[in-house]
Amino acid sequence: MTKPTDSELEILRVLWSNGPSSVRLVNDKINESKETGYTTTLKIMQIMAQKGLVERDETSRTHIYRAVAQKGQVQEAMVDKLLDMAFGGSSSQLVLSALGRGKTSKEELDQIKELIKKLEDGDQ
Amino acid sequence: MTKPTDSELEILRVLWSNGPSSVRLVNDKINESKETGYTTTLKIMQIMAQKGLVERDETSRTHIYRAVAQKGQVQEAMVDKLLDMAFGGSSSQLVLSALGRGKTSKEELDQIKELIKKLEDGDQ
DNA sequence: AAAGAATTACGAAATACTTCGTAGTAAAAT
DNA sequence: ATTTTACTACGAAGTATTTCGTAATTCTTT
Repeated sequence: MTKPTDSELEILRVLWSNGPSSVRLVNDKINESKETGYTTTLKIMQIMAQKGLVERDETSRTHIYRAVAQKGQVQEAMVDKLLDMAFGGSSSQLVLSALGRGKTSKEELDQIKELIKKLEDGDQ
Repeated sequence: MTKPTDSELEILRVLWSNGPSSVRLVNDKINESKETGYTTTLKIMQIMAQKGLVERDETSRTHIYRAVAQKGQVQEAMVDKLLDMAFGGSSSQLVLSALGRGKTSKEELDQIKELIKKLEDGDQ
């Protein structure tokens, strides 16, 4: 599975949150935050289909695209790359940087503490 | 400060860990993991100097480059981008993904727990 | 001093990604 | 039935990045 480019990721985000969608819908969503021509979005989605990042249902004239690349996998690949490229592979350094700016709520911190507890229990 | 490209980041990594260096040294370091022509590295470092990512001392014939972009800042920018692009801005989701594959040592987990404690104390 | 090696500068090709215009066709509206 | 609108396909230009070859210069070795 090829790694998505930035534009491709933007499209995947829409497909992940909205489910299988037409180019029109994806383009509209993207245009909420950024002006992009319809054919630009179309073209990128066609390329994504070639790469296998998405699949499309061509039954009706308006093709419906769905994400093949799954959110968790793509996230994991991106975290791996970031770890490798900027944190010397140390996940704790990355975590410290992600937490180290006070934008994390109490609830989120609790979640993280719970995961750490699980990891510690599982390890022994 | 422009965001470094992948190749530029590779060079910055060498400068961060080795301190101010010649093109030759940077290229040698990079070639430990990946074959790259000397003039390729040179060219990119020249571009980086134009962009202000590095500065160079031209006193002697062999120019010495030093990183202007600081490690922490670049890391933070990259984490921000990743958060935005792939985790809907939720740092806890990113943290969970980074920790959720068991490659984190007990010591690292302890470090993270400590930071969480500090954050919790600071927040009330 | 001459030859060889190392270095910088720079242009240009190669690659990857993004953007858009145009043409063709199908569907919908009048 | 005709016009208008919506959609796909596709080529090509635009932009960013990477890679490399060549020329000019300086330093080092012989």
